[in-house]
Amino acid sequence: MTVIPRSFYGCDTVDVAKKLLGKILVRQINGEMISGIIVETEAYRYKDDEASHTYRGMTKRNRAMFGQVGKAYVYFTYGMHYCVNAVARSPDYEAGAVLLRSLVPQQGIDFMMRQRSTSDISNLTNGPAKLTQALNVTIHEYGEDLTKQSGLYIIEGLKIKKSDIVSGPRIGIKKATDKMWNFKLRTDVLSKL
DNA sequence: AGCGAGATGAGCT
DNA sequence: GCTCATCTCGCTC
Repeated sequence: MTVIPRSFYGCDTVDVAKKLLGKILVRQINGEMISGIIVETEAYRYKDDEASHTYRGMTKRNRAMFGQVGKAYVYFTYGMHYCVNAVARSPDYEAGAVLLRSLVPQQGIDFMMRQRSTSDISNLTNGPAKLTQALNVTIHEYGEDLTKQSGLYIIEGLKIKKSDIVSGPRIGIKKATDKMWNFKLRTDVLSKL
């Protein structure tokens, strides 16, 4: 089990979004491990990306996206949901992050079921706000270092071929829909997990 | 299985 | 005030 190093997050946000597919998000709570394979991501960049939280510059909320790469950017939305991003950008950009949209549960499935109040495994972590609820990730995890084995981190997982990745427009946004910055594993690859 | 609405609050104009 | 990187439930087909 190898934790992904910080250098991994220092490349272009869009590339990191693709490369995060197949990696494993790990949550450690009171010694218990809860984890899942990352199977869907989205890239959000800077002033060239109208849909990004950083499009209009730095605020108290989005400051993590300008900070050190490899850390968590967590935000609260729709009055009740949290979403997690991994801060990632090339040195050419001042801000950027990758939204984690979907996981395939690995460890701690009973914990996830309790968090989500359902025993339906396919409905545990198949959405950005579902996975944070399942892993109990909230604003407390804002700025967590994903490159250190702490409460929330990302480790090596599956080897993914480029041909196994499908890209499309990002979900749930009305701006910059021409950018094909949503990435997920092909469904036939998914079904073998 | 697909659609519409409601939940519910922070951030921005 | 209105928008929002969402989810769930209930109603209809």
